[in-house]
Amino acid sequence: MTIYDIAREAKVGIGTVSRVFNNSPKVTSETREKVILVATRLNYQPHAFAQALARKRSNTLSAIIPFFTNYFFIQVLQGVQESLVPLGYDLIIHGANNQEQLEEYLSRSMRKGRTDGTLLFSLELPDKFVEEFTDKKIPLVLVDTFHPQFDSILVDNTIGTKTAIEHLISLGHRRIGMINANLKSAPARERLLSFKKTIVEHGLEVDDAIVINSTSTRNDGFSREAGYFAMRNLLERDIVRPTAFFISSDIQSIGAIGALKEKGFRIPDDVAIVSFDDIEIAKYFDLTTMHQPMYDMGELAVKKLLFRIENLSAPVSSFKFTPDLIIRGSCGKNKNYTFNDTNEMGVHEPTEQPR
Amino acid sequence: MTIYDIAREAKVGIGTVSRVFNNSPKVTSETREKVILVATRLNYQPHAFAQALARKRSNTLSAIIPFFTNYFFIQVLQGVQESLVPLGYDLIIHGANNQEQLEEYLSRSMRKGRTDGTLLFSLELPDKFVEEFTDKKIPLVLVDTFHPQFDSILVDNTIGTKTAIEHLISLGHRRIGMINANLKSAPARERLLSFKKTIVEHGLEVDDAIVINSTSTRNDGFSREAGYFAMRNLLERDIVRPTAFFISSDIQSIGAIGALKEKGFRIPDDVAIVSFDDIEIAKYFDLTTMHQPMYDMGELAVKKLLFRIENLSAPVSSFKFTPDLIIRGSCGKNKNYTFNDTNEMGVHEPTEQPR
DNA sequence: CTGAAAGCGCTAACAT
DNA sequence: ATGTTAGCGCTTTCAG
Repeated sequence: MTIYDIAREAKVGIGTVSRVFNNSPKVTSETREKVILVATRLNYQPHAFAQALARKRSNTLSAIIPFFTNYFFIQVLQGVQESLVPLGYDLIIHGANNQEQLEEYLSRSMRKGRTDGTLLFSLELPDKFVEEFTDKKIPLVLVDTFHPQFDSILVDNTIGTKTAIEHLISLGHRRIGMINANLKSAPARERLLSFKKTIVEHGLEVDDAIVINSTSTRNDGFSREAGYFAMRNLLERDIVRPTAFFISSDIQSIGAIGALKEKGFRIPDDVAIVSFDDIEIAKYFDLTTMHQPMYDMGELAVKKLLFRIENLSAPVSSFKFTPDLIIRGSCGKNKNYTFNDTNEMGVHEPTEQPR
Repeated sequence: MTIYDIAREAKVGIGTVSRVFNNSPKVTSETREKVILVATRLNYQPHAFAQALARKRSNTLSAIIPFFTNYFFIQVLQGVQESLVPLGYDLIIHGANNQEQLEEYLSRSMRKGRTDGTLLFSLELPDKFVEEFTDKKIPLVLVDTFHPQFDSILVDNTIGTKTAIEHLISLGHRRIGMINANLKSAPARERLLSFKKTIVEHGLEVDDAIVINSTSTRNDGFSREAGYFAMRNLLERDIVRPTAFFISSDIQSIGAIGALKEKGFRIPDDVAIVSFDDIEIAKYFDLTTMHQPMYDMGELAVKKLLFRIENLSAPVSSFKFTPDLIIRGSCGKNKNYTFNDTNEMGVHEPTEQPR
């Protein structure tokens, strides 16, 4: 089934068939009807790649994420995918488990014609690619990572951290520890800086004995294990235990809570915890945390990327989302949280996502 | 940059250039070198769609999943994606939130040339598509869903359920309840049947007052909310409380545990729970559950699909994985599970996935 | 408004 | 072994 077949059947030229399918106005509604009729009868479907080749446009976007099984990315991707569908775009997803794979995927994305643009998540764009992407003017938008020469979407870690710490302080905590991810991650650095700054601003003291930066390279320390070991390590130190912790991600909190429970500590009674992300399972653990609007980030990423595709030379722009404090039970507030809470219910399934 | 450019520069014909890039043996290593040299100098990349058009092969597969934010699918997809990459294939992912979207995606997948084959997850293939897919011989493999005319990959719900129940019985439980998903889902039906059968086989009695099938349509009742409400409903009944529950998915267990805790019950002391899936967060909740080998399912799905692509007329085949019982703390065994347990550690990150 | 024809970049069959 | 040519299926001039 090609346009030739349907052209022959409808007794028109292939150009006309093409015009009909491209909604060209210069076609009599009469011939249009005729063509449509034949096309549906023959169950015609345009060949995607032939179209792409002729149009020089693939209607396909690609997304490169660090880890497949990371809720943060999945939730952002949901926003991406759902806003892409109505536009007729398809999404290719690449999970880059290491630097080598990242480069492989980046190369594929640059491969002419493969995709119209790409989304890079939380990964630093290797130097050798920045030149290539800019030179070839390949549309690229960065999500949760930054480079001055490309569009990006970020979360304000400074404000987010400040809000989290001030929540703890407002609850009466004076000795606050931090469990951080690996400092080679930019968000980890920003969160640490803001943590210290906020503590000092409130006349409290930063005690480095209760601040732990992960040395794990796996997922840059944003992992359950990293959280577990950091907390266990800290609890074994011969120091005055903090009454509260700021932990740089929900997933680390879950590990840290494991370590706390092992030692017999109760949350929030013995120690309060506030973390960052608000991934879906945060509510199952009743975690007070800084919410990142992942779905919205995905939507905006798509918007930016599509804009870039249309406007190759527009000035680069960057947008920062401000995270919101979500109060659940891990800081001793709102202890009577239940699964009934309609605010909490259903936030995690597509049909009821905040849009 | 096209083969013409590099052909001109290298002073050869375009055919030769093409041959070099397709590793044709009929080319002198001399000319090959020359071509490669020019190509790398000009930073040439073959145009994916032109290739696809000429080869009649896209090197792209698509996967249709019911919900984006469902760990089961994500984990299977990880297996899919990782086994695809080395083969040079790309993966397009479609999240179908409803019947309409499902049909839209199926149509896209059938669109000639778009993909070489598709993977359909846990969704019933609508009748009108079975004919089309078979007629047009479009490669399709079903994962966690079944149709006699297509290849499929399944999990043995009957054996899985039997194993789970017998574990409970071996622990001394005699009054066992079940919280099930919506019976319009095939796995839910199979699990219910096997539950009753196993109970009876062991000389126990099936009490319908402690068996609840979800009426939720959202995700067919495989959701936290469905689990929560089912359990709450059951606990409010004026009956003898079961000492143990078989719950048809981990995600429902998490909801059910919420309901149990609200009523002041402790797990596993007051009630034991065994469920199904072993999604990543099951271990965070210390859930004893039937493990589905999701990563392996993804790998096998790819293998089957690629085979089908090469052998359009091979007989249809179906493979059933047998789930394994993973004993954690929710049945009162192995209570001293810690985050240290190396068996448990790292199972959830790509680099250390069981292969 | 419509048909014919020239690509889009590549592969593969056909010559040489 | 290598160059040439005819498609792959569609879009888009260019005539008419």
